[in-house]
Amino acid sequence: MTQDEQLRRERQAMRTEIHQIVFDRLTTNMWAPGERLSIDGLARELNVSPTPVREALVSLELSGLITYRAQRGYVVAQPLDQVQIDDLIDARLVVERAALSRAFRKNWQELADQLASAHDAHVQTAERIQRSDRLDYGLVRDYFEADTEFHRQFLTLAANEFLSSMHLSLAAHAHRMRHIWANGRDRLDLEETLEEHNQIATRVNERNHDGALEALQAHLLGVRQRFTG
Amino acid sequence: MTQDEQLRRERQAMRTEIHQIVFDRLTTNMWAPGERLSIDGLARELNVSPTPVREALVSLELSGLITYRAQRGYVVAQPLDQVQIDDLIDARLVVERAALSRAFRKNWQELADQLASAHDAHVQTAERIQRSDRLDYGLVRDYFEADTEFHRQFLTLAANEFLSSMHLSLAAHAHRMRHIWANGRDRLDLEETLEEHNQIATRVNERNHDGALEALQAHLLGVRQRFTG
DNA sequence: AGGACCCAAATCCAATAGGATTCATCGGAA
DNA sequence: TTCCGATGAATCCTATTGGATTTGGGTCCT
Repeated sequence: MTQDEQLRRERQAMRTEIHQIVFDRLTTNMWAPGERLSIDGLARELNVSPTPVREALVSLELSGLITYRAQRGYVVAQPLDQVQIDDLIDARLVVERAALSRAFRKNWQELADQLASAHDAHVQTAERIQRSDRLDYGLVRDYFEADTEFHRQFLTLAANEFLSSMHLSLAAHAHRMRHIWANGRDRLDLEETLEEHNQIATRVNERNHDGALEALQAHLLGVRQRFTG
Repeated sequence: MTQDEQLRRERQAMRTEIHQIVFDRLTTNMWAPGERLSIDGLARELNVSPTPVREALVSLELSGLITYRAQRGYVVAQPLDQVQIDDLIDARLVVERAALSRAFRKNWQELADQLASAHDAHVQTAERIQRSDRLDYGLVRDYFEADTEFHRQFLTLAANEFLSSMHLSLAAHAHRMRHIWANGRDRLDLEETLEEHNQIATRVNERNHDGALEALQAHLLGVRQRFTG
């Protein structure tokens, strides 16, 4: 039954779909920090009942993107302060270094291929931005997603579900951080990021394990440097 | 107003309290893997409405202790298989080594004190078990909690909220793993665990950074060894 | 003018009702 | 005996309701 399948898929997607919508708005900085997220308001806007909205917001609260106070509802979390940015980069270093090393040892060839492919896609989004006359929102969004996807390759190929799920939470914060940062600028750090990614991919392709780890560390420290000045 | 505070605390605790109750039942293996968790049933049993129960179950699903299928509700997750146990230990190695190292460098003195204190508490729970004639449920529970608390010291003193929250999820699985394992035995690995913890605390107390990390690694590998035979 | 108080609108929160789906049991037919 | 379909109970899921709380604005008093 087509209708049945559609119904089931829609039901299944209900909570997940709402989560995705709110997640996108949060990571793209559509809402200001401290802004209230009304459960009933979101339900009305999305034409659903408050119940699935509540469920979606619970999972977003656990990821740290929104905060909750009893009887006061949810508000958009404050952007990360200096200490939190350092901690986030530090945590990413821990997890991503471990993941890269494990992916390298488990399946070097596929890692090299996937990184090259993800890097190509990333470069193409950057070129689209450079060809456009101004910073288009959708293009920036695609660029950041390609960036995230590059890093996710480590986790996917490390094939450790616990490391991978831990990294998802970090990636959400990193993603939001990028967008907040980009909003206050008229220029992105395209060249630096792509070159650092290229270094990582190249070292992996050379089958240089330690060199790849060092390139990854240099990249994340570079990110921190560019963010914190 | 005492009544107001009580009310507010109770409201605040509602979702959290339910989460805690179900979490305890899951980690202590009170329910068999695959058993269904009825939302309405839990609500009736706990004398609350289904709404806060749903919220609590969402967060438990994210931690991986229960699984969810649309239109079919929640079931207790299957115990970790061999590969997952290896991955869990591996992930704990990554996170706990990093945390121990950071705690060591940031505040060695307090780390040494806290580890000694946590270890003492752990030893006392073990002694209570050894003095009792049989494996009492509450004693075993206290023992495992003291074990977990010892490891949590690394994370607390590493003072990185991201690493700490990542470890919480791992600790939940580890906790459940311990209980499942203990149920199939008449004897715990008290001596080995305490000795390995003692090694870690001693190395830290000697201000031996690398030695402490090696002791931690040896401990986690020992855990895996004892679990997987 | 500035601050405190009060009232109303909006919101959160839990509870309840009703439609839809799933699961298990039972009865009948091959 | 075994397999299949139907029926009923239990459950999930969404929508709605009502009480409690917070918030914002206006007014009054100092």
